[in-house]
Amino acid sequence: MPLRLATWNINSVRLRIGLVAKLVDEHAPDVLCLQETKCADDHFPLNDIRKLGYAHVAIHGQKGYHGVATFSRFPFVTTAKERWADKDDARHLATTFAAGPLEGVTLHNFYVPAGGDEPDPTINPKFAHKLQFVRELHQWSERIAETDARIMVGDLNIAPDPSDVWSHKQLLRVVSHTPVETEGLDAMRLAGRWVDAVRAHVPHPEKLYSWWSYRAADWEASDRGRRLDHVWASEDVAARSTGVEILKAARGWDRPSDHVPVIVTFG
DNA sequence: ATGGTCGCTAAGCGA
Repeated sequence: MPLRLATWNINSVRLRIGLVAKLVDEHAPDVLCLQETKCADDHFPLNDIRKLGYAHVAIHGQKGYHGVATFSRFPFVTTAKERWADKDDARHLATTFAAGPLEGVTLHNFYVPAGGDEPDPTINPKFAHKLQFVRELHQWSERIAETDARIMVGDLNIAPDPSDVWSHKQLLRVVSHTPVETEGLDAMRLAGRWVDAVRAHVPHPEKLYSWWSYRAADWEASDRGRRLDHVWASEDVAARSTGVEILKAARGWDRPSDHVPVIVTFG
């Protein structure tokens, strides 16, 4: 029985709980990771989540900003809510499956800082913070490089390759696709022996996006997207991934998130 | 050309 794992930057879980239900109704993920829930833990709509069939939940939120949540039809234990880049932001949640097809696998759910607009860490503290976060992800990846049975998903806020953006040239100085970010993410992936489970099924140079700006007059016509949302795995787990879907249609749902769900199936 | 739109929480910030 395969397992379907979805990751989605929902941009407010309370505003879009109906879209979460729509995703579950139409695509039936067994495991669902959300980012940017923007909701303190005591206000999280957990009853709705349980009604959707997720008996196992882990939430790590804060009021108004950031926030990550992991739901599963299979049992897990929460193993970490780490502190990153010298801030108490709710940007990481680790869970380890106790049963089911991914028993023993640790799932890391991340929301990497966006980094502001100015791609210069000396004048933009938000960009400096993002780069520090990526450096810490690199160091963490090095520490766990020899371990198996791991997945990391989430909004990494970096589109690493030219085929992950609508225009490589026009985005080279735009935060999310600057060389210091894309090289930093590549170095982290190599240091951790991570496999990009999405690109394993849709190789470069096919264009692939998971985010389209709210500011476009017509997001679909202009199609100026970026692939900011990722599913990576250690080699043993990646070898079990059998397919991927990026739900572009979700960008056209009523009052959508600017990100769409990414679903990877594991056999 | 240097915007444009969202969501939070109540004018401005973060994305």
